[in-house]
Amino acid sequence: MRYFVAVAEELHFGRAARRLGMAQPPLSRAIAQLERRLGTVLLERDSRGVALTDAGQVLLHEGRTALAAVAAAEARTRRAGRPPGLVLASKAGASTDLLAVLLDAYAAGPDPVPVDLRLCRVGEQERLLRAGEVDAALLHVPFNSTAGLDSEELHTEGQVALLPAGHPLAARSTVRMAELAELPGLPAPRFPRHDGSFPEGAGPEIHDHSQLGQLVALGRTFAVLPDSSRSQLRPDVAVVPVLDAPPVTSVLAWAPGSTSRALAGLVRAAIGAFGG
Amino acid sequence: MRYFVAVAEELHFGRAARRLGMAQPPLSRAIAQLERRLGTVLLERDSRGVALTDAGQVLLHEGRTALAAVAAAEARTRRAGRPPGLVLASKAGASTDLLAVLLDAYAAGPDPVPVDLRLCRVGEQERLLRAGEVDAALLHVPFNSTAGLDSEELHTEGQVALLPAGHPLAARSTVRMAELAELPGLPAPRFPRHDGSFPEGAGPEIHDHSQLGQLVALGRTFAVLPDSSRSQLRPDVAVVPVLDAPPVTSVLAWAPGSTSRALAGLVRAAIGAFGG
DNA sequence: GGGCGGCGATACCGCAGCGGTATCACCGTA
DNA sequence: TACGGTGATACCGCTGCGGTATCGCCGCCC
Repeated sequence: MRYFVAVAEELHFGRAARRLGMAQPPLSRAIAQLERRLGTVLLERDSRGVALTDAGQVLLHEGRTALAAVAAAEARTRRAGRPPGLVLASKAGASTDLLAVLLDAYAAGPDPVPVDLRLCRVGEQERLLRAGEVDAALLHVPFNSTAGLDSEELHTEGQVALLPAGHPLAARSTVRMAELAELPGLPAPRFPRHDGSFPEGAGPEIHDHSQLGQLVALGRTFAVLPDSSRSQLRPDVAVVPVLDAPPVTSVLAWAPGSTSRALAGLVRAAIGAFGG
Repeated sequence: MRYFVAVAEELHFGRAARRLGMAQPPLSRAIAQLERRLGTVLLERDSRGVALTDAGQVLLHEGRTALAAVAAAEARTRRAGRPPGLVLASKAGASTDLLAVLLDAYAAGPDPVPVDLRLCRVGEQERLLRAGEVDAALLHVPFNSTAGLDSEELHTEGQVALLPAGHPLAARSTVRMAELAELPGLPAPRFPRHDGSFPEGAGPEIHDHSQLGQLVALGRTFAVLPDSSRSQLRPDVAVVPVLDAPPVTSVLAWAPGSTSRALAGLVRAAIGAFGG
């Protein structure tokens, strides 16, 4: 299964084998065996590389999910072994107020356990949660997806544009997405995809919040962020509400079906504090 | 992993080994090896059997999830290989009208594919969906859980009590749950749990809807069911609204993160038909 | 109290199956 | 036509899994 995902990602037996630390022939055999077992052709072998069939597409997706589930099972079990305590992931430099309210509400509840806070780079919280490295995470829909997770909505807000102080649009009282789309000399920032890679484009690659603020201040890019991010803004960045940006919902998310008493307490605190 | 789940369920190495079709010693070794790999004790071995540690509890749950994910990956891939078409699971004898509306809406949409209907015994739809045997299922919250699934709410309704025609409560205009709780000589029916087993109790084990109706008519049990089930009632069964029963929501559920175009069409049809 | 039965752990063995090297068959290109 | 690069095949060696036999431990019951 790991083998198939590697081949499907590389679309090349040789490279996939190298990535897996093995030789190419046993990999070919393993894939052929998998295809026999499933009774389906997964890969179209052209003499110049490999392409995925429809069934291969499905197995790539489902296989990633399954591998993640196995890895998560191991990680969660390891953590269940050692000292009690919750690990909560949150994006560094965002939702600070929200987090404070949540943690206070939990600490005030019945028998709280220590909460270890894990501040993440952009988009990393979701990965950590799905990998079972943390018990819960603060996610931001629609930037993150809650598909396959349990979640509780905490707060919804509009978005604002962050612009360099001297920019022509910076003096406006509101802007629209279309006006921001193709600003001359001010390319849109590029955020990491779920797999950690970045889309192609002219703008800078963004890893965390403070870096983004700095790049805006330097006139290298702009940003569209939730309203609450204005609370920790540098003075040399202008803020303009964006009328037609999709609203952003902050949610507390956790692995579905958890039986942890401590996690249940955190969720209850969240529901209580944000009037679920 | 399969090994551990078997042992954790049986709480007995010998029985677990028999269930797995292998001998006991290699099973013991495999579990010990798993514990070494995870660096955690999973089982307390008493000389008279086995008990789960906290970490073992977690791994039992997570392991089931992971095994289900692997099995689902295989099943979905197998189905992706062969002829296009959706498989939709629904509880036999329930939500007939809902189903008709949904299927009509889908068939009227853009490029529909054939929909294969799989009518299930009580509680089986959820299992089939999670196992990847079907593309989507009609579930009934709170009887089913949508944890770890994507879903779209279709319809919410109250519940009614089904009582034998001559029963003292049958003439009432409404009843309350507490009044139904301990009726002398009329035990509550027992529905299967997620794993297919039944709770202990005096009432009959229920496998499907028509069986339940028959048992009520015969004065052997009563039932609390969604309002819509009155549409296919036998005349010898009395219906009384239950004031404080939790409302039941019918939802269309599917595996999260699916990329199937056909499934997306079905979901869109559902949203359109039920004003999502 | 001693023998017995049932539990999981350990010792040892045999072989299936996985991964390695060498090589082939195919195809596009120079 | 020769060459480089692809995945498939042939064959081999060894690791590791599962099997049988046995042990050590504990509770039970005559």
